Amino acid sequence: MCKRLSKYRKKLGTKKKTTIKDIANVLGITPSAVSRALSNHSRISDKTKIAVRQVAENLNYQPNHLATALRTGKSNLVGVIIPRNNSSFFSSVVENIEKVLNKEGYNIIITQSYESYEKECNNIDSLLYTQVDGVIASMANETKDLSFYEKIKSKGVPLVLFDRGEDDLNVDYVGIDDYLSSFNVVEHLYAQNCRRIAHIAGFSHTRIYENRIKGYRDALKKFDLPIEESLIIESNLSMEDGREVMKQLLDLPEMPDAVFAAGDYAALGALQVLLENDIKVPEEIALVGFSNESFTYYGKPAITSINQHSEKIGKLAAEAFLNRIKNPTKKVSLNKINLKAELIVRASSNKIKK
Amino acid sequence: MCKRLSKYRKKLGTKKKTTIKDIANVLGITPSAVSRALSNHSRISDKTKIAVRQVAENLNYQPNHLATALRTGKSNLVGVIIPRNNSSFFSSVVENIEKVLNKEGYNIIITQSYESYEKECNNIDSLLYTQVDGVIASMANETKDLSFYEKIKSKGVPLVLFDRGEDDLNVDYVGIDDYLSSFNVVEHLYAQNCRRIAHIAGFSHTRIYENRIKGYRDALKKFDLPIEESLIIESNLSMEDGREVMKQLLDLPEMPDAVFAAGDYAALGALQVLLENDIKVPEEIALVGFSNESFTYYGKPAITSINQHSEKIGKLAAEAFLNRIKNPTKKVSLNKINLKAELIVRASSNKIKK
DNA sequence: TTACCTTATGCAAACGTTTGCGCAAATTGA
DNA sequence: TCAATTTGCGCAAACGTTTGCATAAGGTAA
Repeated sequence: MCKRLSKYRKKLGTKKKTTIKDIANVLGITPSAVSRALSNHSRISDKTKIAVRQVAENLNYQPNHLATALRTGKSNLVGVIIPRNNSSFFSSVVENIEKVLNKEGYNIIITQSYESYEKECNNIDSLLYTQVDGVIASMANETKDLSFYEKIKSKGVPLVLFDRGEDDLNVDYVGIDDYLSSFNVVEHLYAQNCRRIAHIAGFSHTRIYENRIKGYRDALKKFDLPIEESLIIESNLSMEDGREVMKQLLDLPEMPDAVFAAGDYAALGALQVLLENDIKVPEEIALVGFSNESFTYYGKPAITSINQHSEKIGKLAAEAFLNRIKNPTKKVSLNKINLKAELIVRASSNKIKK
Repeated sequence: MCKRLSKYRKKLGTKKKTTIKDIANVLGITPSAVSRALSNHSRISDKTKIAVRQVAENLNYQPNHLATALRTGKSNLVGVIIPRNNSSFFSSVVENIEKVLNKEGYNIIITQSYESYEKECNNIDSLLYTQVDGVIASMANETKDLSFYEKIKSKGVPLVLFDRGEDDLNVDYVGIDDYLSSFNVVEHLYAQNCRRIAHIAGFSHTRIYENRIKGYRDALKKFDLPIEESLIIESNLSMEDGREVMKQLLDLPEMPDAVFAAGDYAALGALQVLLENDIKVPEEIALVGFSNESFTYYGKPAITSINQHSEKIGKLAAEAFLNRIKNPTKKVSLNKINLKAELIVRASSNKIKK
């Protein structure tokens, strides 16, 4: 046996990967025994198990995921699709998805759509190709056609959406109550004596942004404020968009006295333009963002925003996936979770100092 | 044939994935013919190719990566390890790695170490387990033991490091000239009449931070400025660290007149403390960061920083990997690339307005 | 007509695992 | 002591591809 080991030791030099067969050869047993020994099967003697583990260690054995997954039909991989990993919101969601899934033996594959529909489709294809056991996704702004998401479902791969989802897909969803959050923002601004509130909106074909617009409109109605279409401008919500839209708003015959942006980056862009024009925030124009990105509390003034509880969203999305996996047959009813978000008032909208 | 197709059509309902065998059965040919048809083999008739493609489409066929990769020994996956995906630097590097590799038919698997050595080791293990064709990595702050990286090399998997690398590993590397960049920062501050320059440093066991410290020291020497150890404080460079270190610096008997942080987040934390203490930036204390994070040009004052050319780093790192793959036998000499970074002067250090 | 070449496809092994079944040997029970 | 059970392992098939070799049909040249 020792001779055989030393023969295989040489292999280490050649950079060929060690397989279960190599271990079997060294010990003079079969690959099946080795496989069972490694997975701690009860019908393998302790003696053999110890020997196998030792040789495995010696030969620097690493199981081959491809073979295992192919044989068992389970890859233990979960695909995660996000628009872009440069916001603390998505970063934190992903971190928490990972935390929950790692515990259950899953690894995640993060892909980014960069808000592009085409890239998103490619991502879905490569995830399916990689044989992931599930997909957790937040849709790109561009995405309207849902056929690629249907494809995931049709393959029998569990799909969970978070933040940016679509009711039409009829899958598990985790997000916040966008309507209510938006409504609350307007309530808050009203309480600060703002009466002409503009909304830098996301594209209304995406449900969350549609809900934010609705919440905004309904709150205005509640306070009998007129709804002016020129004060509602849809965009991609990037910083650049925020700048552009803010300039547009300043060019109106009558300026707004508050701006509510459906995204923090847009709010930031707006803030820059306001400061550049020496407009006092919040005195002349109050400003509110959405997402509680870290920069909202760095700057001067700090920006009022909505905390979306990213940790919880990540955790719940991962758990939704796990539930699907654990009850593959049982027809679990759809899980639609809308967390209550939290308005965090900061200097940018705090006119009435307490 | 049409009957057979319709029989298989039913399969679509059952959510079982279509295989190459199914296509073969429908057409009454063998799997090998189908395989060749799909890969456009020259010895398959056009008639068959067209038929195969059509049936594949009909049955919603998707190749199984696991089987292909197992058979061919190539997974077409490249693992990317980064500390954390919440900085625009890493985000941009990854984006560019992806762009280059996608063109060559590779997909990437992004993993984050969250600056933890343990997590990083786990990531390496799962990447190797997944049988990636290569690894492109930037090391966690915590990492000192390189044995897990040695493991990658010992498996014959190409390894490329960027930004945070280690000479000891003897692998391809792409980064900037940290020494020179740091030197330039001090030169700039000296030109702004700063004579007591503090350095919020990264941990010196990481080469890039060591080089930044060296650059700082050597520049001080050049200008005959005294090197005061109490002005050099190592940390993790988080925003919190920046705050803490800045407080420490303000508590010194004699305050510095400039602070050079080896990371933008630390610079931001420092800036907050300075503003909270009503210290004028840059008049009383000038401030410089490192990495050119997006928030450096948002705030008031905007923070002077170093642009590390993340796009170029990503692109070059990916290309370094591709070179290794393309010349597996030929002993390519090591590629150590140190780009020249760019100092971007903003308000936080611009005392002498031009 | 014969020998040879091309074209289009089939056959079977292989990649590295896992796993149901089978079968000795060892152990247990009465 | 003998049957019954348990223990420890081997055999072989399977997962879905790819690929070297074989082969059969048709075409070409002399």
